[in-house]
Amino acid sequence: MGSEECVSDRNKVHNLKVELERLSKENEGLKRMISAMYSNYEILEGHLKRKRADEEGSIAMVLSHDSSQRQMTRPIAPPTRPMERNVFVRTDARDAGLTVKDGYQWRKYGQKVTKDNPSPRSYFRCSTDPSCPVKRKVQRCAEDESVLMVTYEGEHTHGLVGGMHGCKASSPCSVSVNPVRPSITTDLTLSDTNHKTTTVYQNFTNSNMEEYVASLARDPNFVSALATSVARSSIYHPNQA
DNA sequence: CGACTTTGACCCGCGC
DNA sequence: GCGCGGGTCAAAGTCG
Repeated sequence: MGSEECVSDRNKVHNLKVELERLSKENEGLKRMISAMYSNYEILEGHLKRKRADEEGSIAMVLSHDSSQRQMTRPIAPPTRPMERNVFVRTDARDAGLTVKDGYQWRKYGQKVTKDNPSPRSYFRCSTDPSCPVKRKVQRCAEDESVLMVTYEGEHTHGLVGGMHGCKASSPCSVSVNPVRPSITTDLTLSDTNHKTTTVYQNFTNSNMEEYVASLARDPNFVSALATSVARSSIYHPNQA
């Protein structure tokens, strides 16, 4: 019996070593991804600063040339086609509801089972302001039922009801990179004041990525949250890399 | 009682 | 023209 226990213990130790190695490798990968994200952010910020400086310079030139043509210097309006973007929200798979708290009030006006997904798709309109044209569709991912796919159409004509996702200076949003998703995806883990977290995956097409990053860089809340998150990150140690 | 959800019916665009 | 599928409407039900 004694020798059997010894063999069993050795197996346990071996398994733990294998697990430790696996986690170490995973941690290395995450370190590299955060490092890459941080440097990408700095590059994008540089691009943005240069672009802004260029734009301000050209507008100033036109204005000084002929003040009667000010209308012409306005940026060309984007296409009127309603903007559509996807957001992936991680929820508890046991939670059957399709409720996604994003700071706005939504009124459900329909539900439909679609061909490509057994989970029903719910249709919502913004009820914060009846004239607001924004709509959203919420459906569980066919591959992972713990993930809700939210499709937003249009833009709000009003502000938020509450704060931004409940994020406050005392509990900043943490930003991490999802190693699983193959496309251009950012994974934002947002903590509210009750220490509940919602993981939000933002999916981008190549065309709107730049625009979205620019809007994030303009948002001082996001910049400070990102800085705090990077500073807090226990796995990012540039000196050790 | 008002706001919201549920759900079946209806509408409309698209492919064949 | 027809059928299919996604999106919307609206009446009934539910909840606080």
